[in-house]
Amino acid sequence: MKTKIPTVKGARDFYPEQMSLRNWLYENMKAVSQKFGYQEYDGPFLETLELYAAKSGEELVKEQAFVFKDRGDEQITLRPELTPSLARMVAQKANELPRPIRWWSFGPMWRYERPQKGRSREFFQWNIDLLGSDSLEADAEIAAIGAEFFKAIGLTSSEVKIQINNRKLMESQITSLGIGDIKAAFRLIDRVDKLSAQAWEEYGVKQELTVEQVKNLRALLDDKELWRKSDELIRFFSALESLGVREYFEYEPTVVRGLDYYTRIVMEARDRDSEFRAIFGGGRYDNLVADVGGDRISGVGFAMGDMVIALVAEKYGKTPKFAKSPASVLVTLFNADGVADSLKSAAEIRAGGIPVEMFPDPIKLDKQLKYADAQGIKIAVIIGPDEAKEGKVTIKDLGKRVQITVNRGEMAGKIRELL
RNA sequence: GUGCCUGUGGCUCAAUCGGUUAGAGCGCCACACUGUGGAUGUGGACGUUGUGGGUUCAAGUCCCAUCAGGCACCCCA
Repeated sequence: MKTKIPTVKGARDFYPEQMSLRNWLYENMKAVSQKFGYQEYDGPFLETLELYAAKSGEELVKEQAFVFKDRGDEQITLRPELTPSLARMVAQKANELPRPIRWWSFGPMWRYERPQKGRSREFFQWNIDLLGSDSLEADAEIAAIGAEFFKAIGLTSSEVKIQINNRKLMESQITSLGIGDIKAAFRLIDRVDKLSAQAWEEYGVKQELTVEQVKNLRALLDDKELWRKSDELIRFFSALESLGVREYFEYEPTVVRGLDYYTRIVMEARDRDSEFRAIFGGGRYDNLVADVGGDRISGVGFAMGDMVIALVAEKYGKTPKFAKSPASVLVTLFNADGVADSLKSAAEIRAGGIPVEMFPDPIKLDKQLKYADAQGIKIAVIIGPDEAKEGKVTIKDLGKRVQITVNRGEMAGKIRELL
């Protein structure tokens, strides 16, 4: 009983129960995406290293991507994120795609990291992007889709929140503090919740900021009204108001996001208790398409991994009960002589559009009924010698624990009534 | 890639300062129930204690290595 071949570190098996959870997420992502008019697409799982080299952020590519050489000595990467592929695909057909481009995708990504809760090396990710519009209402639409997804799976604004900031605003504020190295300042901002006040200050000094600048930066991050200085954010929040999802959002000056290509609005969703890591992250990227060789086409989007959202949905009891068998009827097999009758009955019920399992072995009836219970099947059909003699079948409602015996001809109709 | 913690039947856990045949609950299987199910009862199967070394008269327990996942860092979905 020992399976001695282990799974690859950070890879997951999807047994039917996990698969149904993944599909539940997928179906909701699809429904919400389509509700806003987005088309499904996908990119290749394998990409060249160059695609990511300039833009995704040093760390993500150099240390966290699966990279290997193919037989022709090319550096091949298992995609760690989808946005660069999207940018390339859009750049390649920039002249023929009607804009705005509204696309979404759900597929596997790989990152070579230490697995932890909510983080594995192989994970699935929902990406949704709107390209070809610089409008703030486009940013708001993407953000609203995130909120609508939460609504769709039953997560309320008291359970999850989406935090918003604007990198352009932060950049101008940082610059006005006399800080030259914006990236260093962002790194510092990113750590404000993780370090003690003193450690944070020391880290700031290490990033070559003066103590004065660190103090001013700190004050900046405490200013929850900072967004009022940004026309973009004012318009953005106003659009969310109109879209009816404002309650999910809050301004958060400490959110800057890690990926280098974000230029303006950035967003990050979390559970209100902040028990888990970010549910999704995204923002506007003005230059990405141009950076992979296309025209300047601005885009905005977010990516949501399958693991954290599953943990959050689980915590708040939003995940659906797992229906073990897709069948709602089990046709039992009484004895070897009844094979033909059972097969025919099963086929007749299926012909009526009802999914049916047939028990393949003539074992004791109680075991067959137990199996039906274990599989969550609602109705059992029994055709023993008594029924067979008279051309009848017994239909048993396992939930109500009652049964009726009817003519074969009425079987499918009667079952439909019970379901 | 760094540090720390954990690893016992399918699952959740137990086993006093290292000490005799490693226990329990749940689950699973069989029977009670020779044409009827989630209950109950009885019985049963399943462990070379993640793996490999070492120390010791004796290791689930101590040491080393390794693998896995958990926490923090890093980074991020």
